[in-house]
Amino acid sequence: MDVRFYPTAGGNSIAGDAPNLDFAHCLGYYNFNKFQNNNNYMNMAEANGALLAAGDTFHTPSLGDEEFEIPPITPPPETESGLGLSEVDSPFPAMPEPPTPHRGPLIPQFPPQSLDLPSITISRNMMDQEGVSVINGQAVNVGPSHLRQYPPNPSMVMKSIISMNSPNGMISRNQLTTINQSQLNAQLNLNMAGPNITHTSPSPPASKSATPSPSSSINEDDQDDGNRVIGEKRPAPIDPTKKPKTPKKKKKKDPNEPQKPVSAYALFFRDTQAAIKGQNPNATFGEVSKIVASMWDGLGEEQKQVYKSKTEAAKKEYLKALAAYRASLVSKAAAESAEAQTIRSVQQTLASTSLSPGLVLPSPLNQHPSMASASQALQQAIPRAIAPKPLQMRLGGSQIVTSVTVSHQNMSPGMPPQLLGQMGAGGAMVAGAQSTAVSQMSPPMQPVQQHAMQQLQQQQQQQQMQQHLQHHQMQQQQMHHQQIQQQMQHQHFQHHLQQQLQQHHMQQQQQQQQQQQQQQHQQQQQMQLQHMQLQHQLHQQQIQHLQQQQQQQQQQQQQQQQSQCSPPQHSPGTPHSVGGSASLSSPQPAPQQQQPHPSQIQAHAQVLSQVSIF
DNA sequence: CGGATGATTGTTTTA
DNA sequence: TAAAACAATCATCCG
Repeated sequence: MDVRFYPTAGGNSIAGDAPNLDFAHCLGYYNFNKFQNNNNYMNMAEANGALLAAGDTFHTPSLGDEEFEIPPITPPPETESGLGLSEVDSPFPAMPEPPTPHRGPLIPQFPPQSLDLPSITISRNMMDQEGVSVINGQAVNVGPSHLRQYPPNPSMVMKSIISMNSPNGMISRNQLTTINQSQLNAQLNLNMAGPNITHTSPSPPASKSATPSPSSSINEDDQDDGNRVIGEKRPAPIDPTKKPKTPKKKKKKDPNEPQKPVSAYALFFRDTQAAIKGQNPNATFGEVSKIVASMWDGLGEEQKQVYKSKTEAAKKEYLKALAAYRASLVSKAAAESAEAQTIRSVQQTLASTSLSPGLVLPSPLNQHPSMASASQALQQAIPRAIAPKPLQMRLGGSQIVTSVTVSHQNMSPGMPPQLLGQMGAGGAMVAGAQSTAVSQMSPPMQPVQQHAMQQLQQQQQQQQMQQHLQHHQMQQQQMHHQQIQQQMQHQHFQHHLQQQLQQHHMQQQQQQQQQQQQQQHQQQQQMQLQHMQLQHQLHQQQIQHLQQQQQQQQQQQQQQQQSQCSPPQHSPGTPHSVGGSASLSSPQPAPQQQQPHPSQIQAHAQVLSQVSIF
């Protein structure tokens, strides 16, 4: 069961994170700190601007309420006018003004003005600046024979990889780590297949191949590389500029051995990486490492001191635990060896007295067949347990006392109490010499007495073992208690961090809602404008229509006048005018034209009603 | 002072 | 399936 004090980045992932990772900017930031002489990507002003604009803050469990700011991986988007995140939202008190170190004054200067995570995009311009975006591999400025022959600046390789495999510069992290490297390998392999193979057997690390064949030829290595191209992600770490990595010799550790205290930087890394991964879920370990390193560089001495003091405290605890552990180891080994030698001496004594060992040694330890070898192994382990020098010097006191006590206790079984009392405090004898002393000092005893002595010895040994066991258990309990305390501290921090993230989420949601509201408002305004325009058009149409009607009316009036001027064909007063009224209906359309047609009126009314709706 | 080692986490490979 | 390797970086230790 893997119980982690520090959750993985998945638990801290932020929904609003940009899926892309601006590796170029990330490295640009890093290079600004690390490769100032070799920085082609970001000048000082850009770096400062980027860093000043998009800082972020988080807390660390190790520092309690200490506040740090995550350097941005990307500069803020240029058009972020609408996202007016207020610095009011930062729930944390202002960081104590950190002393700005000469090397990294950037990070502490970040105003915690925004928790908004910068969107991450790959700037193609920055990649093109490298001049390595040639795809066909010929001009690629990567090691010609092996993937791991990186140029001194690793970012160049990554950028070249990005450029080679992504013409538009937008590529996902997964592609970067799998497909593109495969393609790169393939391309490099193609190059290697050429006539000028300068590849000279990069001798894979010994740890890789359990049976390194010295006769392995270049072809085999090439085949090996060819096989790697297919699926293996991890090529052999060969870098011509560096020494080949010495094969790591993993030494088996005793699980009971106290763990070394982590360094201040490791603590900082542990605290920081989660936040960085939260901001950039796709960031690789290398990228995170670079960011953490740059942040560590920019960390104020006071905050570093906090970590260092923590490390110091952990170191003290470690030294204590280690002292106890070694003491227990030494006492255990001494007890075992003393027991074995006592048994041997007793056997010798028995042999001298011609007695059967089985008669006088009913000890189960003695009956165990592996007793002799175990004791030998323990004897061999003693120097190792005592060996380490500086630590031994520091904790010498307690350890010596312990071993002396053990020797004293081991000495007691072989001799009567009065004899033991005569020895007194001068009994700082090594256990090896003790048994001989026992055999020499002990007078020939009767078998019954010897049996009683053996039983006494066993009882004392058992007591001793129980004491050691209790001591060990107490140590473990103490360590467990400390672990629980640390766990609680970290849980507190995690809770704090989660709250922070939730606040961040809420802020983002509020921003989105505000944006939506703004958009809706704008849409409404636009629609109102359109409707006003429509109304205007309708008015104009109505005016035009009325004008036309007036014109027609005028024309009709003119026609009527003309017709009145002409001799009347019918007398208007004739009673037949009723029948003639039908024929005289010509003026009748005029009043109809003076007023709009009912259908037209209805259409206008509909349009106006629609307009009024808005 | 410089090299070796170990620590950090997550993914991949190997036994 | 567990363990090891690996990535970049720094601190620590030791010769």
